[in-house]
Amino acid sequence: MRFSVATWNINSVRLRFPLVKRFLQKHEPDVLCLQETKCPDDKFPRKDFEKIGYPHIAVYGQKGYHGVAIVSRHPLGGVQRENFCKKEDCRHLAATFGPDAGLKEPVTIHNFYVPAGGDEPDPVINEKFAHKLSFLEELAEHAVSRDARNGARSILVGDLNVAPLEHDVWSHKQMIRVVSHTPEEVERFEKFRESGGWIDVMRAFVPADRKLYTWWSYRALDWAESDRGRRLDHVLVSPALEKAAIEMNILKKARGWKQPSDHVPVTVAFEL
DNA sequence: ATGACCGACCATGTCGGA
Repeated sequence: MRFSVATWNINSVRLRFPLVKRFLQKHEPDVLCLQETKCPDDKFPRKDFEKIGYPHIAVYGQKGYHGVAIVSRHPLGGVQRENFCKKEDCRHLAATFGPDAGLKEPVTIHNFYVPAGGDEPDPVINEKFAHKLSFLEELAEHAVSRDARNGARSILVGDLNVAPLEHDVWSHKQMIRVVSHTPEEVERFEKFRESGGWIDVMRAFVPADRKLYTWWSYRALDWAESDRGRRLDHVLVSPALEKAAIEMNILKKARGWKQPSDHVPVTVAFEL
């Protein structure tokens, strides 16, 4: 069946529920993975999602910062919340979709929010950057990647906070020492990707020599005019799902909605 | 100067985002 998965760093799910509703009602993905929900689990707006046809929900949130959630039209099971770098800071959530979701073979969706890494790209003086590098290193060694390499049917999405390719940023030259595009991060991102055999689905639809962004800074006077974006949000699949993706969409215009997130939704449709 | 910002919180500044 056709099964679509969207990912969106929403930067407060409570504040921006109206935008999420607008997106879900128009595009109707089967599953939406959210990051930066900034919402404790008991405050997650479950009823609002139920009302618009997304009653199957898994959350891993906390007060104020970070937080991830998976909302679905179909039943989900096998919910996992992995912690990295010995922190319980709500950066991973997984769920498995099987026969009761209409899938013959089960698929596990992993939703990640990788640390941003602060300003200074030096792990010695900036512990946030050190945390980010450690997180990516741990991800490469983690069962999530090992299982993918060993034949699991896995989809990994989220705000990975790394723009790995030259044309994932508006200027490779001007971004080379800016956190999100430094060689240190890109190298660890690549090691992680290779460790799981993860396939970059977005780039299977848009060649690497074309600019591709999912995030535009709030600070720009006119985000669309300057168009200085980065591709921080990703959809990766394990080798078992290499040929499953049939369509990909980046909803750039969501950046122009009223009181927007600085990230836009990315949706991939699969034949599963 | 890419950037004149944005959200949560026991708020009226501070932290985190990227």
